[in-house]
Amino acid sequence: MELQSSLTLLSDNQPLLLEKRIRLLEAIEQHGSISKAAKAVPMSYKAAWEAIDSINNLSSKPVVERETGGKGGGGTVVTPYGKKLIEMFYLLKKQHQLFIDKLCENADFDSGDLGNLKRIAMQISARNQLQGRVLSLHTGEVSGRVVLELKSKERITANITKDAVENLGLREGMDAVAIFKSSSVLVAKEENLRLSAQNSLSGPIIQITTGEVNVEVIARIGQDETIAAVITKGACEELDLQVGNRVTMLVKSSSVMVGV
Amino acid sequence: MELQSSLTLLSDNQPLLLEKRIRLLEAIEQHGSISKAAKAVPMSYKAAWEAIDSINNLSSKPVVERETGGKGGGGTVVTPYGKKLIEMFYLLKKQHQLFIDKLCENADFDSGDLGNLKRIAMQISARNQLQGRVLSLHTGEVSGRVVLELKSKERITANITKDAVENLGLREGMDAVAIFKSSSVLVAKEENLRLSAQNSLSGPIIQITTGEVNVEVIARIGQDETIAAVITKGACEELDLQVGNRVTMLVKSSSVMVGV
DNA sequence: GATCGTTGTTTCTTTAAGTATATAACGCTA
DNA sequence: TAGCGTTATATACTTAAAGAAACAACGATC
Repeated sequence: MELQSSLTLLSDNQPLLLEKRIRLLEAIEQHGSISKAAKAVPMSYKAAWEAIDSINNLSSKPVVERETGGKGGGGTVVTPYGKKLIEMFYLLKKQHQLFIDKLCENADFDSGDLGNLKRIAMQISARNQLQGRVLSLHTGEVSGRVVLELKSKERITANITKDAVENLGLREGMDAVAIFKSSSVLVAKEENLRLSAQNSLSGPIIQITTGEVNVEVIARIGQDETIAAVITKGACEELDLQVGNRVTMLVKSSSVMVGV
Repeated sequence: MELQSSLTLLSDNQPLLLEKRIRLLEAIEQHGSISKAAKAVPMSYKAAWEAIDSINNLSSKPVVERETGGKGGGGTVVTPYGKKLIEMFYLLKKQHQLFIDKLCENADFDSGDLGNLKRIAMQISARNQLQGRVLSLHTGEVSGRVVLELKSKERITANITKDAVENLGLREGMDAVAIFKSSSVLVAKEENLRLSAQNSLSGPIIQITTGEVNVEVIARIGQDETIAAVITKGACEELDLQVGNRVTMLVKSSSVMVGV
């Protein structure tokens, strides 16, 4: 039993973009004309022309520019907006497929329920969501310990319950996300301090936002990952934190959740 | 700009269940025969019969039972398995629609990126995910305070960053989920103790799982909601917790995340 | 045994969608 | 001005799917 689902982008309740049209647009991008693209896909010129016409009519901004006559008889090119749209569609499609896979995993068609599935389609408030790979996995009777390796090779340990490990279907080597609230992050200026069983990630401060009582400090870890911490104004002043300072972000492993 | 997506359940790479077939099955459930159902949907008898035949052939267990001849000329009934399948499909469809809505909300087609969307299709390890409604909402320069009212009328306060409030698009009255780790829940036996700014939820213990060092305590809050707490074995013994005991679960509002 | 309303099957018709083809218009090039 | 390859448009053809209608088989019921 599997689930299948196609994604269609509508404008004005009319289909604007779908799998086949994306392929056509890409062929146009590649060949520079509708007629050649139609042969490449393959589809009839009429179908291709109608698709393109429909796309351009429905879209607020032109997706392709068509020229009749001229050098080489004319031609058709995809506008920058069109290229963006194609890219966008792929992103959406990827997210969608991810969701469908998850949905299918969780659905047990024989028993007839969605099992442990609570909600898949949910965004959570936690600022810190770091993508990684499960490096090691230990479970006791109640607790479990998961170590993730981030793209930046940094490691993050999460203490979660054994039930959670099972529900998420965690396995060594699989992709997962480390999640924790910015309020459970401590900021230290000493780089080489070591505390028991804590996750410590170092990097330069790239932004400081000051509020009435709290201050949000954002530091870059590795290439393009950031960690946000919310600390009290007093603590921030005491440490004399400035943008550019190198700091260490500390997170208790019991504050870290895991997402898949 | 909107997104549209249909959901199809496949078996053996053949379409087994889709929107139209579900409607047909429901009409059969209601009218007791293929011919009447076909009229009700509406579709031709042939199409209806072929759909039903295909469904029954593809499914491992029979979805409908057909009888030719007999009282009233025969008839067709949906099996209990078939009914389960229909129910299942609705659940999947609901989750799917929820996802599509979220995807659409986050996609900005003019700017051409997925904005703040990190990952929508994610399950998280947190055991405690309580559905509620946003009762009140206050944001400062950095921090924000969200009060959720659960179905059981209990209230849960979450301290999250202002950015998170904005990213999630939180508004008073909208549905949201309070999320917190079971390890950030404290268990108390006194019902009427009051601690500063803490969330306290009371109910009877329905399950205790003992491990090497930790104990998982699950209490029922309201009708069908539960809260899981992981505490040390020592603490559990000291409180002499037993299944059936009425306890209060305490959660710091800074440990609570919000999901939408 | 006749009746009834259904399932199961066949055949023909209709319809929609796509394909193929032909051709005008176009604007640069030589 | 003729040639080129394209867009743009119309027309005819092909094919696949859906629908309509007709009818045999069936088995309880009267």
